[in-house]
Amino acid sequence: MPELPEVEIATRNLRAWATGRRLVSLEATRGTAYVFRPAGAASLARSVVGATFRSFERRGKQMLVRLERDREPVGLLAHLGMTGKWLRRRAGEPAPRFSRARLALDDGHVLHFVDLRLFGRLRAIPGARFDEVAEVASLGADPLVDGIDAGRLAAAFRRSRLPVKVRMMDQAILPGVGNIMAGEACFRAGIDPRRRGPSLRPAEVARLAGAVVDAMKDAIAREQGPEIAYVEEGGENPFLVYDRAGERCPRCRKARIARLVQAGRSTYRCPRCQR
DNA sequence: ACCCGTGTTCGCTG
DNA sequence: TCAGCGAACACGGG
Repeated sequence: MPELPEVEIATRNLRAWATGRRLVSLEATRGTAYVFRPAGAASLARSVVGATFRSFERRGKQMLVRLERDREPVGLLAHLGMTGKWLRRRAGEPAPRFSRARLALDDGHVLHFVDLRLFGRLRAIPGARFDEVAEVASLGADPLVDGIDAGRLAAAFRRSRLPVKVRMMDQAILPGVGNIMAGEACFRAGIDPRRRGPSLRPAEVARLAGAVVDAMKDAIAREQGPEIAYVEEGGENPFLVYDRAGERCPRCRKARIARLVQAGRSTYRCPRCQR
């Protein structure tokens, strides 16, 4: 699931499902301790059970949940990892496959934190002081909430010789950008993902910044709609180049999309359109 | 059987 | 000191 668009949708869903609701109980599935690192599921439950959900905010791929118990704020920091998602079920319904935590609400619903690969995280933040948490404090400006400052992005590219596509996934530079969005943005901007950061001209950086926002907005709009998420049952691949090795480029319709590996991750590019 | 994977972190190296 | 790299984390799907 999770890059910025999926986390944005998850945040909107939870906002609609749980704002103003009281958390009745939190149960973890046996053997999933590290989802609740470092303090464990019991500690998380002690911190948040009985509290009322007040707000849900996304920053990059992090979800910041604010609750309140006895007038005291308490935070919940949630990250979906590679395969995480939030699903809502009625109490008593069978848990979805790979449900790792169940958060029962006072309206008869249960929120399931579902995560096949177990790279996701749920963690209590005392006093909801998120800015004291390194994973949050280190994030750059959010591309959707704050917009992308092309000048700052250009400065960041100048600072390292990493390939642009790899550099874009640095959460301190473009929080929320992951492997798919980075590759899609390079394609949309017509930029070869192997280019070194310092080689980009200001106009190219500006194009890339716009492409990141466009790719994310398109992905969010799609997931708002009726379509099933990619990798879910029978979902059509909604991306322009991601996972399309060997197919014709959707832009030039001539060259075929090539797959390459950068920093251990797959990148897809059109050899003709991306220079 | 074997390879792959929408993310992050840690240890090693030059 | 630090940027960059590869492995590790864990597990199912193709």
